[in-house]
Amino acid sequence: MFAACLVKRLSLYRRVLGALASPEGWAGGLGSSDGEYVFSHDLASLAGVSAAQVRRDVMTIGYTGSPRRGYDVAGLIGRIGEFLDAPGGQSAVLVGLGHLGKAVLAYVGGRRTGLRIVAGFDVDPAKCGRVIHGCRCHGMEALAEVIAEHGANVGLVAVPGAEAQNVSIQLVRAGVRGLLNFAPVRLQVPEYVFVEDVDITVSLESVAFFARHDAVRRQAMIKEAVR
Amino acid sequence: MFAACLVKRLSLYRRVLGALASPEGWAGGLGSSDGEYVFSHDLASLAGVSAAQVRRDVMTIGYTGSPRRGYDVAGLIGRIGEFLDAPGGQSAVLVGLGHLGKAVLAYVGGRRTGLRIVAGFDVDPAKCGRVIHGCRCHGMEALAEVIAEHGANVGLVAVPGAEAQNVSIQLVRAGVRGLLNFAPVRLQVPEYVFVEDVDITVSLESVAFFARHDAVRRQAMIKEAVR
DNA sequence: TGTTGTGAAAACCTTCACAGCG
DNA sequence: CGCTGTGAAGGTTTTCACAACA
Repeated sequence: MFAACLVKRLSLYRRVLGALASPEGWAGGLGSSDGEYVFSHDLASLAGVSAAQVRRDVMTIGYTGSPRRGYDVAGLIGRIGEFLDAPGGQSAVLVGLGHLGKAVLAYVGGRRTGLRIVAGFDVDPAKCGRVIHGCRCHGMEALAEVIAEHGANVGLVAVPGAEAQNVSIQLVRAGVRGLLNFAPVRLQVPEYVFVEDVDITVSLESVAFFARHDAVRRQAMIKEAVR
Repeated sequence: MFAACLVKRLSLYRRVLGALASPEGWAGGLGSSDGEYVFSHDLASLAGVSAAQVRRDVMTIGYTGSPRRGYDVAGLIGRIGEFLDAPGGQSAVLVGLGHLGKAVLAYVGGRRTGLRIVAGFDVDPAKCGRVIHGCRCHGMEALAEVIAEHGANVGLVAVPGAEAQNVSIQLVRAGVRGLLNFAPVRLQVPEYVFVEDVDITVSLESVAFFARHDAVRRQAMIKEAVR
């Protein structure tokens, strides 16, 4: 089994490499990359990991660079795509078109990675029939039909916590096998369904903790330097 | 140093325990908890981790249960609070009041954990002076002043990727020591600043990958069962 | 009996360090 | 020379398994 964090790093590498490759996104600020080739330590610093980690990850997906020039940017993007993406593309649906749902559509809408959000759903009839950020919106009653029609196997849950469990059951019943859950609840689903939680409250409390903790560590370091 | 994932699990445990303790949030569905006491395996299943993990975490923060009854819910909530929360409370500010920013305010607004989002900021003058979800909104020019006034040391970055780096520098300069970053960019900040990335694109691609991958694994398991 | 608390083991992930190469 | 590829080492996190206990 491939670890979840490897997959996430690869996804991140690809985005960073894409910015390197496209001229407009890249003002030539960092390291020795010219947009054609990149060294492990440059990619590492852009992705916020160590160079050894990058080399190990590249090795894991079976790509090879050259000691002289580093990695071929386009080639590595391609290899990551082969590893990450479904050969024939993949479809996702989004349930919940509140602020969060719209924000997600705006984020993901512009991307080109073989993964598309093909439909949105909401209990609010006022949102049905509209097209938001290029995504057609339906009432909840159309869920199973639309999912089957598109063969979507990924679902994004952006509804209030009280409804999340119920929504996730409907999604799984309709054929979804991966859930990205924004609700502050752990979903109880069959073990063949993969769930990733984006838990803002938890993340925020964690940041708050380490904002203080790192301050403590800084003072400890200062003390140690004085001694 | 305490690991980031321990902190996140504790934050999650606290939320789950809070739901257990409050009668309205708890219909008595799971396990043997009566709302007063909880066993490690019940808490584990609600939090989606193993019972051994729960016991280890509880041990790490120096709390003790009883073999007969399990953990005292209120007591454990209290102990987690001592561990996670700043003694005098902690203040955070949010930059970027688009859909995502508003969604975050709605999520976090209702919570009571010694951590408050005390102010919001946006470049759009139309949003200045308003109060959204109980949070006063200002123009970017007031950033340093408002942060100093509240002694905020946590910042949430919910602006487009192109502005995130610039915003994070302003926040750090104003005294922020922890950043929760929603922009699809790795922030370059001094090492005494803690950064947590909530990277929706990366999370989504990861879910898509494992939605397929688990399907493969399921078939492999079926094959093995047949053999 | 069924639970907690915990040393020990296992599993996992990251880094080190250096051979090999252009 | 400085880079990649990688075996080996190191570190961290999770689980096992069982003593102690009510």
